[in-house]
Amino acid sequence: MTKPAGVREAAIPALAEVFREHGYAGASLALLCARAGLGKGSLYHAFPGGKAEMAEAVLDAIGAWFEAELYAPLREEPDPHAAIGRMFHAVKGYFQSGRRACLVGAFALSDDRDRFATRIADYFRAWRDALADALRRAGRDDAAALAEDTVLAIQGGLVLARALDDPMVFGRLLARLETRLNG
Amino acid sequence: MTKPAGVREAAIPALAEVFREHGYAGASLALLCARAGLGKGSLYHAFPGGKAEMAEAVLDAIGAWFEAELYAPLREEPDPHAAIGRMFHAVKGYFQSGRRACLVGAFALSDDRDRFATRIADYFRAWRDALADALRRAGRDDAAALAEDTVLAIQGGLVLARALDDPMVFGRLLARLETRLNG
DNA sequence: CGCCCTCTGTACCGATCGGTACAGCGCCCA
DNA sequence: TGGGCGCTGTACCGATCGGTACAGAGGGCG
Repeated sequence: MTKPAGVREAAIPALAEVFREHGYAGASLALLCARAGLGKGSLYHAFPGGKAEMAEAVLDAIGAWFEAELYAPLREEPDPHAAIGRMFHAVKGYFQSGRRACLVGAFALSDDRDRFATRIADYFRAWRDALADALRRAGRDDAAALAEDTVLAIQGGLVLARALDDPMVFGRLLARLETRLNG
Repeated sequence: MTKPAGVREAAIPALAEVFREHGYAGASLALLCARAGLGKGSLYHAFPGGKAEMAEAVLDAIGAWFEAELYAPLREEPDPHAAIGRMFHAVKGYFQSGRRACLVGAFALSDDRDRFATRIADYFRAWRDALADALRRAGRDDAAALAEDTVLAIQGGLVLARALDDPMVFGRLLARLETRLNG
Protein backbone atom coordinates (compact mmCIF):
# COMPACT_ATOMS: atom_id res chain seq x y z
CA MET A 1 0.00 0.00 0.00
CA THR A 2 2.25 2.71 1.29
CA LYS A 3 4.88 3.45 -1.30
CA PRO A 4 8.33 2.09 -0.36
CA ALA A 5 9.11 5.71 0.51
CA GLY A 6 12.30 5.48 -1.49
CA VAL A 7 15.49 7.41 -1.42
CA ARG A 8 13.84 10.18 -3.38
CA GLU A 9 11.35 11.45 -0.81
CA ALA A 10 13.82 10.84 1.99
CA ALA A 11 16.40 13.08 0.33
CA ILE A 12 14.08 15.95 -0.53
CA PRO A 13 14.14 17.79 2.82
CA ALA A 14 17.95 17.82 2.81
CA LEU A 15 18.07 19.02 -0.79
CA ALA A 16 15.53 21.71 0.03
CA GLU A 17 17.72 23.04 2.79
CA VAL A 18 20.72 23.33 0.48
CA PHE A 19 18.73 25.18 -2.19
CA ARG A 20 17.25 27.43 0.47
CA GLU A 21 20.63 28.37 1.91
CA HIS A 22 22.66 28.68 -1.27
CA GLY A 23 20.18 29.35 -4.05
CA TYR A 24 19.96 27.27 -7.21
CA ALA A 25 23.30 28.33 -8.69
CA GLY A 26 25.10 28.07 -5.36
CA ALA A 27 23.81 24.59 -4.60
CA SER A 28 26.60 22.40 -5.97
CA LEU A 29 26.31 18.67 -6.47
CA ALA A 30 28.97 18.24 -3.80
CA LEU A 31 26.87 20.16 -1.25
CA LEU A 32 23.70 18.35 -2.29
CA CYS A 33 25.36 14.95 -1.92
CA ALA A 34 26.94 15.79 1.41
CA ARG A 35 23.74 17.08 2.97
CA ALA A 36 21.66 14.23 1.61
CA GLY A 37 24.25 11.73 2.81
CA LEU A 38 24.34 10.11 -0.62
CA GLY A 39 26.93 9.64 -3.33
CA LYS A 40 26.46 11.05 -6.78
CA GLY A 41 25.45 7.64 -8.04
CA SER A 42 22.53 7.36 -5.65
CA LEU A 43 21.43 10.93 -6.19
CA TYR A 44 21.43 10.61 -9.97
CA HIS A 45 19.63 7.30 -9.70
CA ALA A 46 16.82 8.99 -7.78
CA PHE A 47 16.88 12.18 -9.89
CA PRO A 48 17.95 11.23 -13.43
CA GLY A 49 17.32 14.81 -14.53
CA GLY A 50 20.09 16.07 -12.26
CA LYS A 51 20.05 19.32 -10.36
CA ALA A 52 17.05 20.70 -12.24
CA GLU A 53 14.92 17.69 -11.35
CA MET A 54 16.01 17.92 -7.72
CA ALA A 55 14.89 21.55 -7.57
CA GLU A 56 11.58 20.69 -9.24
CA ALA A 57 10.98 17.88 -6.77
CA VAL A 58 11.75 20.21 -3.88
CA LEU A 59 9.37 22.86 -5.21
CA ASP A 60 6.68 20.22 -5.70
CA ALA A 61 7.12 18.97 -2.15
CA ILE A 62 6.89 22.49 -0.74
CA GLY A 63 3.82 23.18 -2.84
CA ALA A 64 2.16 19.99 -1.67
CA TRP A 65 2.91 20.74 1.98
CA PHE A 66 1.43 24.24 1.76
CA GLU A 67 -1.57 22.95 -0.15
CA ALA A 68 -2.34 20.38 2.55
CA GLU A 69 -1.49 22.44 5.62
CA LEU A 70 -2.58 25.94 4.58
CA TYR A 71 -4.51 26.30 1.37
CA ALA A 72 -6.97 23.45 1.77
CA PRO A 73 -7.97 24.51 5.32
CA LEU A 74 -8.33 28.12 4.17
CA ARG A 75 -10.70 26.99 1.44
CA GLU A 76 -12.62 24.30 3.29
CA GLU A 77 -12.58 24.95 7.03
CA PRO A 78 -16.11 26.02 8.01
CA ASP A 79 -14.81 28.72 10.34
CA PRO A 80 -12.61 31.05 8.25
CA HIS A 81 -11.23 32.83 11.31
CA ALA A 82 -9.97 29.55 12.68
CA ALA A 83 -8.37 28.66 9.34
CA ILE A 84 -6.63 32.05 9.20
CA GLY A 85 -5.36 31.63 12.74
CA ARG A 86 -4.08 28.22 11.83
CA MET A 87 -2.33 29.71 8.78
CA PHE A 88 -0.38 32.18 10.92
CA HIS A 89 0.59 29.45 13.32
CA ALA A 90 1.80 27.22 10.50
CA VAL A 91 3.70 30.08 8.83
CA LYS A 92 5.43 30.95 12.05
CA GLY A 93 6.53 27.38 12.54
CA TYR A 94 7.51 26.73 8.94
CA PHE A 95 9.73 29.79 8.64
CA GLN A 96 11.11 29.25 12.13
CA SER A 97 9.85 32.62 13.29
CA GLY A 98 11.73 34.40 10.50
CA ARG A 99 15.08 32.68 10.76
CA ARG A 100 14.48 30.52 7.72
CA ALA A 101 14.14 32.01 4.25
CA CYS A 102 11.46 31.17 1.69
CA LEU A 103 12.97 29.10 -1.11
CA VAL A 104 10.21 30.00 -3.54
CA GLY A 105 10.59 33.71 -2.83
CA ALA A 106 14.35 33.53 -3.25
CA PHE A 107 13.99 31.77 -6.60
CA ALA A 108 11.53 34.43 -7.71
CA LEU A 109 14.09 37.18 -7.28
CA SER A 110 16.84 35.77 -9.50
CA ASP A 111 16.85 34.51 -13.06
CA ASP A 112 16.08 31.03 -11.72
CA ARG A 113 12.51 32.31 -11.84
CA ASP A 114 12.31 31.66 -15.59
CA ARG A 115 13.36 28.05 -15.19
CA PHE A 116 10.68 27.29 -12.57
CA ALA A 117 8.19 29.98 -13.50
CA THR A 118 4.96 28.00 -13.33
CA ARG A 119 5.74 26.27 -10.04
CA ILE A 120 6.69 29.59 -8.45
CA ALA A 121 3.63 31.38 -9.75
CA ASP A 122 1.35 28.53 -8.70
CA TYR A 123 2.69 28.55 -5.16
CA PHE A 124 1.87 32.22 -4.62
CA ARG A 125 -1.32 32.31 -6.64
CA ALA A 126 -2.75 29.37 -4.71
CA TRP A 127 -1.85 30.99 -1.41
CA ARG A 128 -3.30 34.37 -2.31
CA ASP A 129 -6.50 32.89 -3.73
CA ALA A 130 -7.07 30.48 -0.84
CA LEU A 131 -6.61 33.30 1.66
CA ALA A 132 -8.91 35.58 -0.32
CA ASP A 133 -11.54 32.82 -0.25
CA ALA A 134 -11.35 32.57 3.52
CA LEU A 135 -11.51 36.35 3.92
CA ARG A 136 -14.52 36.54 1.65
CA ARG A 137 -16.30 33.90 3.73
CA ALA A 138 -15.37 35.94 6.80
CA GLY A 139 -17.32 38.82 5.31
CA ARG A 140 -14.47 41.06 4.17
CA ASP A 141 -15.32 42.99 1.04
CA ASP A 142 -11.66 43.92 0.47
CA ALA A 143 -10.75 40.22 0.48
CA ALA A 144 -8.66 40.19 -2.70
CA ALA A 145 -6.52 43.20 -1.86
CA LEU A 146 -6.13 42.12 1.75
CA ALA A 147 -5.03 38.63 0.75
CA GLU A 148 -2.47 40.00 -1.71
CA ASP A 149 -1.19 42.41 0.93
CA THR A 150 -0.83 39.64 3.48
CA VAL A 151 1.00 37.13 1.30
CA LEU A 152 3.36 39.83 0.08
CA ALA A 153 3.99 41.16 3.57
CA ILE A 154 5.00 37.70 4.78
CA GLN A 155 7.60 37.52 2.02
CA GLY A 156 8.83 41.01 2.80
CA GLY A 157 8.96 40.15 6.47
CA LEU A 158 11.30 37.27 5.75
CA VAL A 159 13.54 39.50 3.66
CA LEU A 160 13.71 42.21 6.30
CA ALA A 161 14.11 39.85 9.23
CA ARG A 162 17.05 38.16 7.55
CA ALA A 163 18.53 41.45 6.35
CA LEU A 164 18.47 42.95 9.85
CA ASP A 165 19.27 39.58 11.39
CA ASP A 166 16.36 40.19 13.71
CA PRO A 167 13.64 37.52 13.87
CA MET A 168 11.52 39.88 15.97
CA VAL A 169 10.73 41.81 12.80
CA PHE A 170 8.94 38.74 11.49
CA GLY A 171 7.20 38.06 14.77
CA ARG A 172 5.92 41.63 15.02
CA LEU A 173 4.68 41.49 11.45
CA LEU A 174 2.72 38.29 11.98
CA ALA A 175 1.07 39.79 15.04
CA ARG A 176 0.10 42.94 13.14
CA LEU A 177 -1.24 40.91 10.22
CA GLU A 178 -3.28 38.60 12.42
CA THR A 179 -5.07 41.48 14.13
CA ARG A 180 -5.68 43.10 10.76
CA LEU A 181 -7.25 39.90 9.41
CA ASN A 182 -8.96 38.42 12.45
CA GLY A 183 -9.67 41.56 14.40
CA MET B 1 38.52 68.43 -8.69
CA THR B 2 36.14 65.88 -10.06
CA LYS B 3 37.71 62.46 -9.78
CA PRO B 4 38.90 61.05 -13.13
CA ALA B 5 35.73 58.95 -12.99
CA GLY B 6 37.75 55.86 -13.76
CA VAL B 7 36.83 52.48 -15.07
CA ARG B 8 35.63 51.50 -11.64
CA GLU B 9 32.59 53.73 -11.34
CA ALA B 10 31.80 53.27 -15.02
CA ALA B 11 31.64 49.51 -14.62
CA ILE B 12 29.53 49.42 -11.47
CA PRO B 13 26.07 49.72 -13.06
CA ALA B 14 26.81 46.83 -15.42
CA LEU B 15 28.16 44.69 -12.58
CA ALA B 16 25.10 45.53 -10.50
CA GLU B 17 22.81 44.28 -13.22
CA VAL B 18 24.63 40.94 -13.41
CA PHE B 19 24.50 40.42 -9.64
CA ARG B 20 20.84 41.41 -9.63
CA GLU B 21 19.90 38.94 -12.35
CA HIS B 22 22.05 35.99 -11.35
CA GLY B 23 22.80 36.42 -7.66
CA TYR B 24 26.26 36.41 -6.19
CA ALA B 25 27.05 32.76 -6.87
CA GLY B 26 25.55 32.85 -10.35
CA ALA B 27 27.45 35.95 -11.43
CA SER B 28 30.52 34.44 -13.09
CA LEU B 29 33.60 36.41 -14.03
CA ALA B 30 32.80 35.68 -17.67
CA LEU B 31 29.35 37.29 -17.33
CA LEU B 32 30.72 40.19 -15.35
CA CYS B 33 33.41 40.87 -17.97
CA ALA B 34 31.03 40.56 -20.89
CA ARG B 35 28.44 42.92 -19.43
CA ALA B 36 31.03 45.45 -18.33
CA GLY B 37 32.71 45.29 -21.73
CA LEU B 38 36.09 44.71 -20.11
CA GLY B 39 38.64 41.91 -20.08
CA LYS B 40 39.61 40.16 -16.90
CA GLY B 41 42.79 42.21 -16.74
CA SER B 42 40.95 45.50 -16.64
CA LEU B 43 38.34 44.25 -14.20
CA TYR B 44 40.92 42.92 -11.78
CA HIS B 45 42.92 46.10 -12.11
CA ALA B 46 39.89 48.12 -11.01
CA PHE B 47 38.79 45.56 -8.38
CA PRO B 48 41.90 43.85 -7.01
CA GLY B 49 39.76 42.04 -4.49
CA GLY B 50 37.95 40.17 -7.26
CA LYS B 51 34.29 39.25 -7.24
CA ALA B 52 33.81 40.05 -3.57
CA GLU B 53 35.12 43.58 -4.00
CA MET B 54 32.89 44.09 -7.04
CA ALA B 55 29.84 43.09 -5.04
CA GLU B 56 30.88 45.38 -2.18
CA ALA B 57 31.35 48.28 -4.58
CA VAL B 58 27.93 47.61 -6.09
CA LEU B 59 26.28 47.50 -2.66
CA ASP B 60 28.05 50.73 -1.68
CA ALA B 61 26.88 52.45 -4.86
CA ILE B 62 23.29 51.33 -4.27
CA GLY B 63 23.47 52.47 -0.66
CA ALA B 64 24.83 55.87 -1.68
CA TRP B 65 22.13 56.34 -4.29
CA PHE B 66 19.33 55.54 -1.85
CA GLU B 67 20.91 57.73 0.80
CA ALA B 68 21.04 60.72 -1.54
CA GLU B 69 17.72 60.21 -3.34
CA LEU B 70 15.52 58.79 -0.58
CA TYR B 71 16.85 58.80 2.94
CA ALA B 72 18.27 62.33 3.07
CA PRO B 73 15.07 63.92 1.73
CA LEU B 74 13.00 61.84 4.16
CA ARG B 75 15.09 63.16 7.03
CA GLU B 76 15.58 66.74 5.92
CA GLU B 77 12.77 67.85 3.64
CA PRO B 78 10.66 70.34 5.62
CA ASP B 79 7.41 68.87 4.29
CA PRO B 80 7.40 65.17 5.25
CA HIS B 81 4.40 64.40 3.02
CA ALA B 82 6.28 65.72 0.01
CA ALA B 83 9.34 63.64 0.92
CA ILE B 84 7.21 60.51 1.26
CA GLY B 85 5.57 61.17 -2.08
CA ARG B 86 8.98 61.61 -3.63
CA MET B 87 10.07 58.31 -2.08
CA PHE B 88 7.26 56.39 -3.75
CA HIS B 89 8.01 58.04 -7.05
CA ALA B 90 11.70 57.16 -6.80
CA VAL B 91 10.95 53.58 -5.73
CA LYS B 92 8.61 53.08 -8.63
CA GLY B 93 11.24 54.31 -11.07
CA TYR B 94 14.15 52.49 -9.52
CA PHE B 95 12.46 49.10 -9.49
CA GLN B 96 10.97 49.72 -12.90
CA SER B 97 7.44 49.35 -11.59
CA GLY B 98 8.21 45.92 -10.17
CA ARG B 99 10.00 44.37 -13.12
CA ARG B 100 13.41 44.75 -11.55
CA ALA B 101 14.39 42.86 -8.40
CA CYS B 102 16.11 44.33 -5.36
CA LEU B 103 19.71 43.15 -5.22
CA VAL B 104 20.00 43.80 -1.50
CA GLY B 105 16.83 41.88 -0.77
CA ALA B 106 17.97 38.96 -2.90
CA PHE B 107 21.32 38.82 -1.12
CA ALA B 108 19.51 38.87 2.23
CA LEU B 109 17.66 35.65 1.41
CA SER B 110 20.64 33.43 0.65
CA ASP B 111 23.83 32.69 2.55
CA ASP B 112 25.47 35.61 0.74
CA ARG B 113 23.89 37.59 3.55
CA ASP B 114 26.67 36.60 5.96
CA ARG B 115 29.37 37.84 3.62
CA PHE B 116 27.78 41.29 3.23
CA ALA B 117 25.83 41.41 6.46
CA THR B 118 26.60 44.95 7.60
CA ARG B 119 25.99 46.56 4.22
CA ILE B 120 22.68 44.74 3.84
CA ALA B 121 21.55 45.60 7.34
CA ASP B 122 22.60 49.23 6.95
CA TYR B 123 20.62 49.60 3.73
CA PHE B 124 17.37 48.52 5.31
CA ARG B 125 17.93 50.08 8.71
CA ALA B 126 18.67 53.47 7.16
CA TRP B 127 15.57 53.24 5.00
CA ARG B 128 13.29 52.22 7.84
CA ASP B 129 14.67 54.84 10.21
CA ALA B 130 14.56 57.68 7.68
CA LEU B 131 10.97 56.84 6.82
CA ALA B 132 10.03 56.62 10.49
CA ASP B 133 11.55 60.05 11.00
CA ALA B 134 9.44 61.55 8.25
CA LEU B 135 6.30 59.85 9.57
CA ARG B 136 6.98 61.12 13.05
CA ARG B 137 7.32 64.65 11.72
CA ALA B 138 4.06 64.12 9.88
CA GLY B 139 2.43 63.48 13.24
CA ARG B 140 1.99 59.71 13.11
CA ASP B 141 2.34 58.12 16.50
CA ASP B 142 2.69 54.65 14.98
CA ALA B 143 5.65 55.88 12.93
CA ALA B 144 8.09 53.09 13.76
CA ALA B 145 5.71 50.22 13.05
CA LEU B 146 4.34 51.90 9.94
CA ALA B 147 7.82 52.50 8.54
CA GLU B 148 8.82 48.90 9.14
CA ASP B 149 5.60 47.72 7.52
CA THR B 150 6.17 49.88 4.48
CA VAL B 151 9.78 48.94 3.80
CA LEU B 152 8.96 45.29 4.23
CA ALA B 153 5.92 45.50 2.00
CA ILE B 154 7.97 47.01 -0.81
CA GLN B 155 10.35 44.05 -0.65
CA GLY B 156 7.45 41.62 -0.56
CA GLY B 157 5.83 43.41 -3.46
CA LEU B 158 8.92 42.86 -5.57
CA VAL B 159 8.98 39.17 -4.69
CA LEU B 160 5.30 38.68 -5.49
CA ALA B 161 5.34 40.77 -8.66
CA ARG B 162 8.25 38.77 -10.03
CA ALA B 163 6.80 35.45 -8.84
CA LEU B 164 3.46 36.08 -10.56
CA ASP B 165 5.22 37.85 -13.45
CA ASP B 166 2.73 40.66 -12.95
CA PRO B 167 4.11 44.18 -12.39
CA MET B 168 0.60 45.37 -11.57
CA VAL B 169 0.95 43.70 -8.17
CA PHE B 170 3.76 46.13 -7.37
CA GLY B 171 1.90 49.11 -8.76
CA ARG B 172 -1.23 48.31 -6.73
CA LEU B 173 0.86 47.90 -3.61
CA LEU B 174 2.56 51.27 -4.00
CA ALA B 175 -0.80 52.95 -4.44
CA ARG B 176 -2.17 51.27 -1.31
CA LEU B 177 0.91 52.20 0.69
CA GLU B 178 0.88 55.80 -0.41
CA THR B 179 -2.70 56.35 0.69
CA ARG B 180 -1.93 54.62 3.98
CA LEU B 181 1.01 56.95 4.61
CA ASN B 182 -0.10 60.20 3.05
CA GLY B 183 -3.83 59.86 3.46
C1' DC C 1 62.45 61.82 -27.89
C1' DG C 2 62.19 58.49 -24.04
C1' DC C 3 60.35 57.32 -19.60
C1' DC C 4 56.66 55.96 -16.77
C1' DC C 5 52.37 54.71 -15.31
C1' DT C 6 47.66 53.33 -16.19
C1' DC C 7 45.09 50.28 -18.42
C1' DT C 8 44.30 46.20 -21.39
C1' DG C 9 44.07 41.40 -23.61
C1' DT C 10 45.60 36.76 -23.38
C1' DA C 11 47.46 32.69 -21.80
C1' DC C 12 47.49 29.96 -18.11
C1' DC C 13 46.74 27.98 -13.21
C1' DG C 14 44.60 24.38 -10.02
C1' DA C 15 40.04 23.52 -8.36
C1' DT C 16 35.54 22.59 -8.96
C1' DC C 17 31.56 22.48 -11.80
C1' DG C 18 27.42 19.23 -13.55
C1' DG C 19 27.12 14.91 -15.50
C1' DT C 20 28.27 9.91 -17.04
C1' DA C 21 29.99 5.08 -16.87
C1' DC C 22 30.38 1.23 -14.58
C1' DA C 23 31.55 -2.42 -11.37
C1' DG C 24 29.86 -4.21 -7.44
C1' DC C 25 27.14 -4.47 -3.10
C1' DG C 26 23.10 -6.46 -0.70
C1' DC C 27 18.36 -7.79 -0.59
C1' DC C 28 14.24 -10.17 -2.35
C1' DC C 29 12.04 -13.82 -4.42
C1' DA C 30 12.13 -17.99 -7.00
C1' DT D 1 20.99 -21.15 -3.61
C1' DG D 2 21.33 -18.25 -7.18
C1' DG D 3 19.82 -14.90 -10.39
C1' DG D 4 18.02 -10.31 -10.99
C1' DC D 5 17.58 -5.71 -9.61
C1' DG D 6 17.58 -1.55 -6.82
C1' DC D 7 20.97 1.05 -5.03
C1' DT D 8 25.70 2.65 -4.08
C1' DG D 9 30.62 4.48 -4.43
C1' DT D 10 34.31 5.76 -7.39
C1' DA D 11 36.73 7.09 -11.26
C1' DC D 12 36.50 9.91 -14.88
C1' DC D 13 34.81 13.45 -18.52
C1' DG D 14 35.11 18.20 -20.79
C1' DA D 15 33.82 22.76 -19.39
C1' DT D 16 34.00 26.40 -16.57
C1' DC D 17 35.06 28.33 -12.22
C1' DG D 18 37.78 32.47 -9.72
C1' DG D 19 42.22 34.19 -9.89
C1' DT D 20 47.20 35.29 -11.49
C1' DA D 21 51.13 36.55 -14.55
C1' DC D 22 52.72 39.20 -17.82
C1' DA D 23 53.77 41.52 -22.06
C1' DG D 24 52.46 45.26 -24.32
C1' DA D 25 49.46 49.33 -25.83
C1' DG D 26 48.56 54.11 -25.01
C1' DG D 27 48.81 58.73 -23.30
C1' DG D 28 51.08 62.54 -20.32
C1' DC D 29 55.14 64.79 -19.23
C1' DG D 30 60.19 65.58 -18.64
